[in-house]
Amino acid sequence: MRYWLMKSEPDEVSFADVLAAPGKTVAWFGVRNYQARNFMRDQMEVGDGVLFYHSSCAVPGVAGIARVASGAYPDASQFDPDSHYFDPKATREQPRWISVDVTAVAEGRYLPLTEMRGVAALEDMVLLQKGSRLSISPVTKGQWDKVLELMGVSISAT
DNA sequence: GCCAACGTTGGC
DNA sequence: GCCAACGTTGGC
Repeated sequence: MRYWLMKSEPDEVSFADVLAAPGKTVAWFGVRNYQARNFMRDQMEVGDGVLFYHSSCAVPGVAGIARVASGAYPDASQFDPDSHYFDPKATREQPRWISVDVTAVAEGRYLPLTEMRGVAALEDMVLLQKGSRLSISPVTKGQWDKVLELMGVSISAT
């Protein structure tokens, strides 16, 4: 069981969209960075915790708590010439990019990036490091617990 | 819209 | 395999 922070542009997929989706589950598609892909491919497991982060928006921050709901499978958008995420070098025989499904667990209080920067227990988060742009990054148990505390979320063990 | 930081590409 | 040029990310 691991913990992750995953960045999404809310104009594209917001946490509210996940809450509104059937089964509160959506495909996480469009990752086009090898390091982020490798986290999904090599380390993510069903049930892992996800901090659903909103980036490139007016108030960046953690918008909700989610959970990994599937193993990795080929990201369909890489094969679609009309998609922004089309990759001409990807083939169905040898896909380059993968998706996982994530499902919403709890919304909680929106936790802005600016607030996170002031929390000592979070200062080592990959997200907060200078120049960090990884769209998927590992989160420690301590960081996870702190973020959930700040958001006022408690998740009962299942 | 700016720009720092980072990742990728491609010529050599 | 180096590294300059280019493209992207993402906060501000």
